[in-house]
Amino acid sequence: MQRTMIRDTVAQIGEEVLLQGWVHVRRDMGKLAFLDLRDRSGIAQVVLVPAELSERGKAAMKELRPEFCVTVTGVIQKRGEMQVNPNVPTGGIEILAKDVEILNAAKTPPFELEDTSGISEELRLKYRYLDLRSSRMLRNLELRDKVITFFRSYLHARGFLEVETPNLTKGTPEGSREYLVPSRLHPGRFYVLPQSPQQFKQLLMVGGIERYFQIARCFRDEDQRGDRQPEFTQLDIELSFVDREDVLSLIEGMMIELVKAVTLNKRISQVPFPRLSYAETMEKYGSDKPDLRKDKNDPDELAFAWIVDFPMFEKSDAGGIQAVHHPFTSPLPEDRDVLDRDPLKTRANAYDLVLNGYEIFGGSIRIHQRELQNRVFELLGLDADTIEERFGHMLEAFEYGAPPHGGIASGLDRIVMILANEPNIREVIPFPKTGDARDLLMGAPSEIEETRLKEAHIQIRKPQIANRKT
RNA sequence: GGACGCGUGGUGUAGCCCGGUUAACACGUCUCCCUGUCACGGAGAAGAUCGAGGGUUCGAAUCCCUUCGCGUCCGCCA
Repeated sequence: MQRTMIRDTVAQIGEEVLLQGWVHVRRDMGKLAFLDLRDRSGIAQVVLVPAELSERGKAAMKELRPEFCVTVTGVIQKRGEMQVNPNVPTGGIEILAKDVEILNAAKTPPFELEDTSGISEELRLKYRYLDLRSSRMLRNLELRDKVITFFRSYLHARGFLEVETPNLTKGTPEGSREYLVPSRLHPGRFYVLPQSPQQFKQLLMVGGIERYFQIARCFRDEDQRGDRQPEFTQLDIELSFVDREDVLSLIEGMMIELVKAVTLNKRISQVPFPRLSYAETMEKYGSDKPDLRKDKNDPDELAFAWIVDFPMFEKSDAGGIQAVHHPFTSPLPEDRDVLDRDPLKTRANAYDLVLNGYEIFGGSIRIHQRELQNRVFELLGLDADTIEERFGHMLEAFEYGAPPHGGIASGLDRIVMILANEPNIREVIPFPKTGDARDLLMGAPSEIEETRLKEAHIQIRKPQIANRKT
């Protein structure tokens, strides 16, 4: 017999069905017992009466405990009027079981799965596979799937090509700290994991792709926050032959449609999205990601705002200047002259989309000419050799008819977090890492056998043992 | 790297400020009873050296010090 999903049981009254899933709750009345059977599609009540049950079913009736994995066969019947439960979608029916097969018993879970809101996150992460059975995690993963599906179809409908870029790539010391990957074939050399596909997507523009997007995993070896993980997902977008307005209107339209497509109760507080210059928002709100909700406690209010005209550079700790966004960002066309006169006063053609106090998109119109790109590298204090070694490939690419281009990238996890009303992005990531970047389920990072280290040409400097106090 | 907060049966908490006999409550677990429950109900039981180490004290979950673990924020995140 083919398996019926629990969601579909309401449409099959009177039919004999085979259901598979987990015991959600067991209510034992003695000679009669009820089972709430759960699968990914929902929960339905199974009635166990010895007179109706096979010998195997009778035995199972005694043994069943929460989270046992079972197959139930039985007949779907309409409940009597007094027995209807209006609080559940399947509350009008129940399955009178003929047979129950225990596919796998379950130990008592280390925490109750019904409501995990009060359970320590450490425990939930260690047993993430159980945590994922909770309605909260299922709901969040379903929302995440909807958001990704929406972005894909929205962009495909507008001529974008989804392209994958490498995860083993070349490091640049500017910007965030990168994860290193040793090379077995090239002793002493390393790949790094990308902190963003930035250079590749620009090279795709040089390559004539014109409209690119990617659901891209990015890696940053920095300290964690509630809205930051060592690996996270970006919706990464780049377009050729565009100016700032083109990018902003694309994203604004997409986000408005996203909210309509995947949420029920959310309202956008202002359309078109308000725009603030960096100078304005810093003066008014003291932040470049202000929470513009009228009521900061209203989870259903979505206050989008564009922040534009970021400064191009800022002073670095070392005394020089560094890029606020990244070194491929172009200056505002009207500030092109300022770049040479007073770099720190130059405004970048960069933009962020903020939502309820979180930066959810950040992007810019890029430099596409060798001369200007080289000038920016010089301003950042790089000498000719360093520029050539680190970015020669970009400069050379720009010499082959690189089109004007620009783009944007989102923190996809943050968007899902906000739409799911979750307090941090770990709740919308199936297997997140802890604040100190560990995976409690798998036990990463872990030590590596000597033979494998040798193969990777790695020698460990033994961590110094802390001096004992005498 | 820094600041702050939290560690009490399997889970979540109370007790700590103001030290005092068997550390309390809820959920879960186990046994028994129950044919209409749906967070089923009823009766009973087991389960905690109060994160760890040290100190003060006649006496420490409670006060002090150290340490470990976890979280939030700052730094950091081109």
